[in-house]
Amino acid sequence: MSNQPNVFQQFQHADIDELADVIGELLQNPITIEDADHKLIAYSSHSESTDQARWSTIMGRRVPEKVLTRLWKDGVFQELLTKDEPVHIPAKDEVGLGKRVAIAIRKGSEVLGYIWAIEVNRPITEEDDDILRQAARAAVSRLVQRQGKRKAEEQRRKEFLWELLLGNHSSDTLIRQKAESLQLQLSTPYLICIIEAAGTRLEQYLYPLLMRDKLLWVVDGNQIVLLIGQAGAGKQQDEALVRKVKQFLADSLGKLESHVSEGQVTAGYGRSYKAYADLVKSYREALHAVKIKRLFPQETAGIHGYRELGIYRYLLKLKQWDEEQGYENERLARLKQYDAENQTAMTETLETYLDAAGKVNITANRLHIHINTLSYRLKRIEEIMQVDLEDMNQRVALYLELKLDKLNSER
Amino acid sequence: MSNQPNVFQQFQHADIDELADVIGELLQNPITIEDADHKLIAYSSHSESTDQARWSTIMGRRVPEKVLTRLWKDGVFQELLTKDEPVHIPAKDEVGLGKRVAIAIRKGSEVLGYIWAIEVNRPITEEDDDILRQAARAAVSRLVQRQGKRKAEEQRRKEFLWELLLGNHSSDTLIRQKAESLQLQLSTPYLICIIEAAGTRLEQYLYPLLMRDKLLWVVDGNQIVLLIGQAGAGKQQDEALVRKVKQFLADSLGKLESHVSEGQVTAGYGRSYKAYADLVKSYREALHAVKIKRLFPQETAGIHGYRELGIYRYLLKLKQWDEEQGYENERLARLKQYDAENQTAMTETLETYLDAAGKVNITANRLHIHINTLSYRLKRIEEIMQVDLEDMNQRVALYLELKLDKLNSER
DNA sequence: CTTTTATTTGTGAAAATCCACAAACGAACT
DNA sequence: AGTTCGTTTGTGGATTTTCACAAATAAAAG
Repeated sequence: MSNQPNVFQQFQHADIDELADVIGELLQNPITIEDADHKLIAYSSHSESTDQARWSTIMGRRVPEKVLTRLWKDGVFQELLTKDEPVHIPAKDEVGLGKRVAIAIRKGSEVLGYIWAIEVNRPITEEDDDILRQAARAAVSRLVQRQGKRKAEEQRRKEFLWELLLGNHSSDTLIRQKAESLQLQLSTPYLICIIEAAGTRLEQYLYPLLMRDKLLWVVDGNQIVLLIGQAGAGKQQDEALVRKVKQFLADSLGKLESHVSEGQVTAGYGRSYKAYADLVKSYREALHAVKIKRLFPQETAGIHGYRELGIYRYLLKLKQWDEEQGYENERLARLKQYDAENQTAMTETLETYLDAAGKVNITANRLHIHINTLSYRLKRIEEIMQVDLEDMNQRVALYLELKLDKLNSER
Repeated sequence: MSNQPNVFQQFQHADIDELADVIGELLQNPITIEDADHKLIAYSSHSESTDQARWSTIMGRRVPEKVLTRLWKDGVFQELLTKDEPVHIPAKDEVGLGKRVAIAIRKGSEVLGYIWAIEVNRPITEEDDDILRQAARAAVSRLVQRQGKRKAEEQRRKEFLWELLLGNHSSDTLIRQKAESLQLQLSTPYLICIIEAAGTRLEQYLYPLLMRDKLLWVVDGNQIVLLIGQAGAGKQQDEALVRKVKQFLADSLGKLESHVSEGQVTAGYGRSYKAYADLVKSYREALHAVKIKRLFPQETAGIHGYRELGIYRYLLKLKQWDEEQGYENERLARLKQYDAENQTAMTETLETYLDAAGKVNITANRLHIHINTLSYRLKRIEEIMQVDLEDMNQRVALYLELKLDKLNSER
């Protein structure tokens, strides 16, 4: 990194537009400066030469959507957000993007915006990189103030999300108005997704993803709560939304994998809804899913959606109901007592058998026992518990009872 | 039946003891008169000749237990309770019972007591039968007054049972005292059993059985509610009790079968408890069992105990929980819609398959389809519903959902 | 009318299941 | 030590399941 006196020292009191011009002069190329949300802040006054992307950006006061998605897809932003260096980007003619160099403007670890230099008049060399580094540092102070406003707005958005999550709102139209005033365009249907990890500041790892999808999110303890929406037509909306969430989770968990020890991250999401007022439900469902996934990590591996929880959706309620009426299961107690008295593993055998949906060889393989041993044990289990494993009602009841028992004893 | 002037006309104002003596004189044999509960009311003063059973009855002021059970077992009481005729009973030496004749004393259809004539001095002929018939009629007025007292006591017992059922009581000791004051010997553990039949006065058919087992019972609408206890030692008590209840139900339902159209009778019983205060629970459980059995007659055929309900124990609660949080099952809805649109029977196929615990040939047989048709349908079902039938969690969830759906749609 | 599509049924072969019977093993008891 | 009992593993054969592929059928679509 360069230790030479900053070229921009003399322009200490120049405003951000002047800064853009100065950089432009130094690099002899057009410059654009954007904030973290890709809104245009300043641009150099090179009128002569530019490309389609820059032109659209200046006209729309914001980087066009398709350019952004392309850059996200190509990993440019990921690089910008993680590296402190200028990033050289080849031309992407399909989106009207000429060859250029970009650098993130950052204060500490936080990204405030970006400086873009289009290589149209002359190529940008390694010395120019150093100029860009200095320019990025020089731009910080100018962006901080603006950042203040952004922070406040961000804050208000997060407060709005909390309102939605907790259901402290009156009518759907009021919510819609407030969303508009915050310049939020929530697309139906939407749902709440929660990612949880103990002892990590999740948002720092997920930040690029959150920015990419422009999600509304809040942090609550060790959870990060996200609102995910999906615009679309017809009846495939829900499916599209679920696909989007699954994709997001795959990306997120993939990203977190390297940072957090495995099994420490839990994620779940609620059902999708079309009315704002129903986000409370989606939030509760997401919380439920996460809770269950914490209690049954193996059993619910690969499941994240509330809808897909299957019996686990009911389990806590069933436990509560059993406790309320003081129901104790003496069938299962008998089997466990038998295990304790004879150092056998009937309970484990039964659970494995049921988990394998009654397939004997799968069960035998999982338990590393001979198939006849399994058959013997199952016969014994039927005797001890006085049940008929061929009867689906009893089989299902046993399955539920075993999972309920896990809930009671292990945790 | 005899129309000749009643022999007992002249003894119209004689008391019941004198009546016994008069009958004894006429038949030249010892006579005992008992009430419906087999308590001794009067006996003729033939001191000379008698048998062991009569001697014990007079000494204990009640017919000995083992004699009663023997007579119940041999169907003597069943005959006495249903017929208006004298019943000739052969000697049963094992219980010290000599040959004798008995007749029920009845007012309308209600049995007030019995007259017993022991055949010890001379055999009892058909003319004697007529005397007994007249004697039974003559005894009615004497027993009516006593019957009034009995009724009142019965009433108080029934009130007591209602108290137990509804839980309007303070302490266990208070209940115990009250039970003793009512001369009830409730043996632990006990449970509540309910038999229900639409449009029938159940108690009239079950009366003999209720008397046999000396049960405490009340009628509530079209239900008869029974308290069944079982004295015994050690840990086999519960099992003995359950066996007793099952026996009782088998007898009862067998008896009712001929009178009530099949499927109209529903019976269920709660768990067994040791504390009086818990009878409330047992009652609620019995009610629950009956309710479920009414909703799922086929599925719960052969099940009567609350414990054995399996998943059906949870079903109403699950339905409630689903309704509370407005959960609708679109997986199942999709399948049902498919059936509606294509006139197929996927839902039925799925349910049969799950009921058969995943056995394909049982399923195919029940549905009268080729096994490959079944396999094809199952594959389609997996596609339509987007489920993996090999996954036990999903399988069980589907099973529950199907049963829940039955609850919602059919009833 | 032909063509397509969804569904049912048939055939055959490999794999899995079920069942009865027997041998081997270790722990507990006499 | 021998015996008993509960448990595990092995063998063999009848039955069931699974899967792929093909033919027949009927209804819907072109």
